[in-house]
Parts: sequence; structure tokens; C-alpha cells
Amino acid sequence: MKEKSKKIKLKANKKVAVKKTVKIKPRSSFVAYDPAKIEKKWQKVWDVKKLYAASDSSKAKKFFPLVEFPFPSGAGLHTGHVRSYAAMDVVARKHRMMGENVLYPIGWDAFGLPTENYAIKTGKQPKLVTKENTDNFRRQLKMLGLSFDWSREINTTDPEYYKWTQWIFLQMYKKGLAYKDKININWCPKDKIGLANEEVVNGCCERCGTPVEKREKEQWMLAITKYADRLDKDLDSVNYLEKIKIQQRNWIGRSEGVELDFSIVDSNKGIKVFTTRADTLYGVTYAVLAPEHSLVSEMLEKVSNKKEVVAYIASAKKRDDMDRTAEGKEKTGVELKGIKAINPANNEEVPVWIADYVLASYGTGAVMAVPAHDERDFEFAKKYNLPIRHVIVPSVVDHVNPPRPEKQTKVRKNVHVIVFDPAKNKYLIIRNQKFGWDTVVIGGIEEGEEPLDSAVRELAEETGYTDVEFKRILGGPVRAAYFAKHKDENRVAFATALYFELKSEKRQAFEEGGENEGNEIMWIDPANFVPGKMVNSELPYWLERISLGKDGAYTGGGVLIDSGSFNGTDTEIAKKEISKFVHGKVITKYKLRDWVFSRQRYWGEPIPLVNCGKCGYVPLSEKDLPLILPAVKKYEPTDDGESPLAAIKSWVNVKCPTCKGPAKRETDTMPQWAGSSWYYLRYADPKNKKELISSKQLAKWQPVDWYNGGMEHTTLHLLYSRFWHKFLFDIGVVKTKEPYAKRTSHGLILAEGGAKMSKSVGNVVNPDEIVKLYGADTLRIYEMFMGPFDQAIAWNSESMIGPRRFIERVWNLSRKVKKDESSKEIDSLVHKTIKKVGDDIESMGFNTAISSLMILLNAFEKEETISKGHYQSFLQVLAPFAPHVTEELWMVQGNKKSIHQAPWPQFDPKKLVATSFNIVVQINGKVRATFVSDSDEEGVVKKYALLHPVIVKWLSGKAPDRVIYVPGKLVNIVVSGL
RNA sequence: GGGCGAGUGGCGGAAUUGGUAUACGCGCCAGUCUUAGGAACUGGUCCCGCAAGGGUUAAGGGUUCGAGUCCCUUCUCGCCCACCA
Repeated sequence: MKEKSKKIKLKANKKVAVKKTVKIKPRSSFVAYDPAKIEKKWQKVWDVKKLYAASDSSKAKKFFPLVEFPFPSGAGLHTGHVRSYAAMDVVARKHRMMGENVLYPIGWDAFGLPTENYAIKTGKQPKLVTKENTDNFRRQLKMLGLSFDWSREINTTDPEYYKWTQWIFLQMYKKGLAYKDKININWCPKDKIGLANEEVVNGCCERCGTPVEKREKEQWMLAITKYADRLDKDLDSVNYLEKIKIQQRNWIGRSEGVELDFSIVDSNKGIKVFTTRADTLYGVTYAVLAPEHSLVSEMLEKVSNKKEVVAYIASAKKRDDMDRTAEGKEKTGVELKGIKAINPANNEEVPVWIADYVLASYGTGAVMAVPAHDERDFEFAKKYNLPIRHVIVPSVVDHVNPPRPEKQTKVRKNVHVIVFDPAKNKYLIIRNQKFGWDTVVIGGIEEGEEPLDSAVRELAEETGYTDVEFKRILGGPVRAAYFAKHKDENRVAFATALYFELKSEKRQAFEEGGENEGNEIMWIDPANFVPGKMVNSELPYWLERISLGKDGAYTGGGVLIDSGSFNGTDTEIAKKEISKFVHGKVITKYKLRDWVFSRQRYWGEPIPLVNCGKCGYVPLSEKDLPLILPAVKKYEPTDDGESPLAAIKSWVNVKCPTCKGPAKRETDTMPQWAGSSWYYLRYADPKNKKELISSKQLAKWQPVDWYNGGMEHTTLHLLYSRFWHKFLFDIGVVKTKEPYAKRTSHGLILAEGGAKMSKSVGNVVNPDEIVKLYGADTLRIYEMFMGPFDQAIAWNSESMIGPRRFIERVWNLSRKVKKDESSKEIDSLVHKTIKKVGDDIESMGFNTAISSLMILLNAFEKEETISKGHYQSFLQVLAPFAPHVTEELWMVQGNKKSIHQAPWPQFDPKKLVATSFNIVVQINGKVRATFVSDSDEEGVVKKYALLHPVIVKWLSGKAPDRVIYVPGKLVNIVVSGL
């Protein structure tokens, strides 16, 4: 698989370390560790003995770990491959030692553009280039000592392989999942190739970075959208990293909503809109169509500003993707004057607009606009001065004075007057001594009064302040239910907040006593102007709207207002009820688009169809598969976008399989993602000429138990292959709904300094050089040890020496091996290490696994001698990481069978239990003393802790208030007044 | 703008049912051996302090006997998506 090229920013303030060459001098009195010698030697032995071949007949439990097979580029293996492959190799080797029948396969995802581009440049046949590259990759993978089962090697460009890729395509065609459609495709003018949406990054070709153009072209499509629902739902049944599931779900983009009809005045036509917010229907103030919407041209004659509309459509078409995604792009649109649509809820006529913020490709290509409750509609309405109607209000229940069931309830409309004094940075509040609360100025809105007038009136009446500047209304109202102590009644208030700034201290006389009795007018800091300290439970909304600094749509839930008979209904309930009321159709939409499956290129699987003038597209008979990719002289795609295959007349012109009349072959080829969408199946039965996979092999090996790969394939390869698998399930070829039981991903390896490794920058680390310098075992351990497996990490050649020293020390350790028993502490540490390494491998904590092996080695080195048993156990748990050196040392110990066939050592749980305890004594949470206890009994430990001389000194006679004991670990003495 | 994640020595990083922060490795310092050291080995290495002791996990607040770990606020960085109604 091809790694997606991505831009990665340089981490700031990181020095690029100077690369040092390291001389490793042989030791004198001892056979020196020489990886160059032992690694080659053992690789040969393993190869000859077929040590890592999976057994089709074994009765042992099967284990099928999988890594993404590489695209064999001319650049050779990179460090990212090593990271993933070595990690799964560790897992595979451990499971093999656990006695499982392990299938750890590898192959080549060899179709693809880079090979073809290289062929164009050099005139070499892609087939030959592929052969050279795979040979090199194979050599490199073997050099690393990866325990692949080489007898099952597959290659997507092998006709015996792509026969089945073509076969699957034909089945899809027959089921109507493959269809031809004239679409606007993303066209890369440099690569001269159509791209899937997934292959366009920020409007540019993901391979070469050239801005993508739109071109209308007939393309083969695969109807992945028909599987959208299952691709989403079945994620529940697999063990993928959560972030992978989330990314897939986001990409599929399932959303549930309703389709509603807005009929058009004086016409039999209607606008179908899709919405997830049917509850806001009464807030619709206009409707919007995508410029490409078919209704637009149908109604054009009735539009009074036809010229303007036509011009707008033309300009929208010209806009390419770069323009559309440009930062801060302003929404544009134009009204279809003379056209009105009818809101089905209240039969109101609303204007109809066209605008490019509505996408033709999503939903119905038309929306009902609710500016009060949708950000985009809001922005648009502000720009074109369209009305904004609030129909949803947030709903709060007062936490301090909740409504009392026994009291009467009154509904009121309120204003909240929020006055800020910028000179003093303070807010105006009223403190009521009688009831003990703080509040902003509140007043009722009288009949026929504007909120602003009420606010000014109430402010003057209650506080006397008159010289204020009105800034703005803080969005729509908020509904609050509370008990009004001073009136002894429940209130449901719809409060609108108005924000003022104080201009001067000018005040008029105002009424004290009466209603205002006990009121104190105060200015408080913003720090105290917070929810919880104020009686106004709407305050969080006001503060949020103040901090936004501008008005915006309220997109949350709440309660309906101004919505006819639905007033007071909760949003969630209203969605259903309103939709029912206007006969909406409940519907699920997806962001996922159908997969553009054809490529006008040479180096891919030919699409096995024939186009007959009479019969249309006719599939080849299955016995005529594979349809072999013919040899051509020139690989260049043509400028008119036709595949180079179109130029081979003898190949193109055929007889129709159905009517035997003259017909032409389809000349498009399949994308690189085709062969990789099902390759994991073929490993179980790689040489089967009759079937894609036999049912016996299928039952034996499926599904993949653990699939590790790059995060960049989450929305492409992983989704595509799940789709193909589900299709194969539907036609009875496979028996599981999902191909991969578990999916994990590794982090990127960056170049030294944190930049992305790239050939053009020249900062690529070549595994060949590292192996030459340090050996494969060192490279493997380095990559496993460098950091957490799932995180991106920069290469650091300085650190490379650590793992090499580690291996040398293991090598030298063999001199200490005697038959004697080791100490109890060492014995316990060995067992702990066995457990830790085993657990860490399963949870991909490779770095901590190696760290614990280092700790054990350090302990061994402090001993005079170590026992043979302990030494061998150590080699065994190290073996998955460093297979060569451990094999050599294992054989030197006199073993006959390979260490990689030795059983995974067992740990004795009894030996993990400590016999003495390091007890930490704290006073008030601070460590004051430690001691060793041979008991972890609470009474004993506490007694010793309190008698400890240092503790006695610290306590200086004071009696502890409390003594807390954490079994076997810690005593915390709580004393007041120290 | 939305989603996900992260912030711990000079560097990569360890430690989460809350219980001695800085394991392991790199680098650095000193010593041993050596003609020599960019090798190897031994010891040291979070900060302040002669010490006793004090401080420290982006910043601030909270919960707790006890917080890197849990909660809130703020800041910074990375990744993915991005007009999806």
C-alpha cells in the first residue's frame, strides 16, 4: 500500500542532531558480537527449515496477524514499514511460541501510478520495474528477520491474482453495484487521472499536490453508499481502536432527518428539502436551492431576474474546489424573484434563493433556511437582510428557586438589562437584602412595547442610570422556570437580554421603597458576575453571547415558541410531531459518496467488460478471466483522458460475447485500491486456481485476528475492504460480516528534527544502512523502543547506540551463566519480567516491554553468576524482538531446536507476590520516612510506622488524628497543627 | 468552525481502579583501563540549598488524608474533517 504524502510541520526549537558514525570495536578475550555474520546465517537456516510456514493441517489454535502489504516503490523499504512489520512480527513470534498456528503473510500491492510514471520516464516495462522492486523489498524484509510465511507471497499484478479481483468486480456488476455514470470527477492535470474524493486533499491531488480540476466524464462507480448503513453499524461488532471507529463514522457521516415538501406558488412543482431540525420549521424565512438544482432551470422562465440568475449559476460553476474551500469564504447567492415557496407548517409564502453554500450532492440539494437556528443560514440572512425568526429558546430551571408545585404559575415576557462599565470593568447588579440575592435589572415587557424601551425604562426606574449606550440584543430569548419569592408565585419567563455600556454616572431620581425596598445598587467585578452567584439562571447564556462578541444562531435544543400549536414543546419531541404534522418522510442520509472506480491509466486491472452497440455493456464470461493486461509500447495517458489501452486496436476490437456482433472492450482500468480490498483472503489459499478461496481454507483462517496499519488508510483502504468483504458475504463467498476482528495503527516515523521524511529533502533513513552499521536486531529494538507505538516520533540516530549496547551486554552476559541457583530477588524479577513482557506485547507497549528487559539485564549484571534457567527464560522473552542474537546464544547454550519453537516461558504467580514490603510513611501527605517490613498486616505496619524514629521526631509528641494505610505500600499519618 | 488526542528533566519517554513523579534509554559530568578515545567499564545527573529542608508534571482553581492521574477555567501543540442542512 502506498503511504499518503502529507505535509508535516517542523516542530519548533528542535535541533537537528549531527549524524555520527559509530565504530564498534571487537572485544579482545571473547568472541565478538557480529550481527553481519549471525543474522545472515540464521536467516538462511530459518528459510531452509521453513520455520515460519503456517500449517493448513495443524489442529492448534490459529492466529492470523496482518500488516498492510507494501507498494513496492523504487525507493525501497522505509522506516515506517519496519515499525509496523517488526511490531506485528513480535506479536506473531510470541503467539508462535505460545503454541499457536500462526499465519503471518506478506505480498505486494504492485499496481499503481508511481510504477507507471517510472515506466513512462525510463521506457522500462512496468512488469519489469515491479519485478526489480519486489525483489529488492523481499531482500530487505528478509534482512530484517521478519517471520513471514514466504510460501504464501501474493502479488496483485499477477494474472492469477487479479483474475479474482476482476471476478469480484463482475459479481458487483451483475448485482448492479457497478454502474457507469457521467459525473464531475476530480481530475489531476499532471497525473492525467481521475481521483476519488478520498484522494483529493485540500483541493489538490494527494500524490503530486497539483490543484485538482473538475471534468465531466463517464466513470465506473461502485455503490458503496448502499452499504453505508452496515459499514457504520457493524463497527459496533469489531475491536478497532476507538479513534479509528470515530474517523470511519465521521467519514460515513450518517445523519437522520426528514424530507419535507415546500410547494411552489402557482405551480405543480415543489421543493424537497432535507432537514435534521424539523422542530425549527416555523422559523423558516426562505428556501435555498443549490445552483445546479434541476428545479432552477425548470423555473427559469418564471423568474423575473433571469439574467442575474443565469450569471450567478455560470460563476458558481467556474469556481473550483480551491475557491470553495478558501478560508473565510463569504456565502453568495441570488433570489429567484417571482418564485415563492409555501411553508407546509403554516402555509406562509417564503422567498426562494439559490446559493453555493448549498451542495447539490448532499441531501436533496435544497434546504429550508432557519437563520435563527443555523449558523450558515444566519450568516446568509445577515448579508442579504432576510428576516430572522426565533422559534427555539433554551430552557432552564432555576437551581436556587425552582418552581414550587403548590403555587400558581404565571407566564411573562421579561427583559434582562446587562450594564457594563468599561471604565471600571464592572457590571451593574441589584442586591436584595430582604431575600438575599443578586440579580441584574429585570423588568416585564408591557403590551405593545419594544424590548429596548422596556429595558431603558426599567433601568431608570430601578437604578436611576440614564446615560447608557445600547450595544445589542443578546440573541433570542431564554425560557426560565423559577419561583418568584417576592411575588409568591411560579414564573415561566421568556427573557431577552439587552447589553448596554455605561457612558456616565448621570442618574435621575428613582423610587426607593415599595417594590425596590431592600435593594442595593452595586457594581461588581466580572469575576463575581458568574452563574451560581446570581439569581438569574439564564446568565450562562448571556455571558456566552457577550463573549462571542457578535450575534449568532442558537443551534442547541430547548422549547418551541411562535410555532403554532407546538408552542412549549421540547425540541426532540417537536422534531417527530412537526414532521408528522406536515407529512415528512423520515430518512437517513450519508456524507459518503459512491466510489469512482475507473482510471484512465495502463498499470491496473483491466475492467472485464465489453461494450456492444446492440447489447450495451456485457460482462466477460468467467472462464475468460483473467483478462490479461496487454503489453503496450507507450504508457502515457492521452490528453483527451483515454486510457493507453484504447490505442491497441487488436485488443479493443472484439466480438460481443452475447450477440457476436462487433464490440469494443472497456479500456479503463481499476484503481490501486481494488487489489488491496480483498488480499487478506487470498493468503489462506494463495494458489487456488478454481476459487478465490476454498471454503475449507476460509473456515480455517478467517477472520484476520489482528490488523495493523497506518491511520492514513482509515477512510480509504479500510473502508473499501470492509465494503468488498460485506459484498462477498452477501453473495456467500465469505462467512463473516467483517474482515478484521481487531485493527490498530502505528504512528508515523518522522525524519530527524521532526519533518516528514521525503526523498526530495533527502532526509530519508535507509534501513539497509542501519542494518549494515548496527545489525537488524538493533534496528528492530530501536524502533520498538523509541516511543509509544501509536504516536508519531522523530528518528534520532544518536539514540541508536542504546539498543546496540543492550544487545552486546546480553551477548557478554553468557559468560556469567553457571548452573547455580540465583537469588530469590532475581528469581522474582525474572518472573515479573516474563509477565510484563507478555502483557506489553499484547497491548502494544513494546517500549515498556524492552525497558523491563533492560531492567532485568541490569540486575543480572550486578550478580556474580546467573542460573542457566533464568538466562534462557530471558533469551526466550527477548527472542520476538531480537530473533537472531537470541537464536545464536540459545544454540550456544546447547539447545538443538530453534528458540523460536521453544515455548513461551510461564511465570509463577506465587513468585510475583512480594515477601518484603517497602513501606512509605507520610505525614499529611508528605513522605517523611521509608522502611522495609516483612509483613503487610495493617496493625503491624502502622505500629512500626508510628515508632519510626524519624516519624517520632516529626510528630514531636502530637497525637495523630487519623492513620491511613494502603496495603503493602504506604502509611499516611494525618496530624493537625504541625 | 467541528471531532479526537497530547503537554512530565537537555532529549525520547515511564508511572492512571488516585498512593515514594522523573523507570528505561540517549546525552552530559567525573573516574578506571588505555599511545589515544567519538570504544568499553564504574559512579553521578529534575531544580534551589553547605546542610536540615523546600520546590517541581503547560498556567490557575477545586475535590481528597493524598492528584501527573479525577473535575472546572485558561493557554499551547498535533492529527483528522471541514458550508454535509
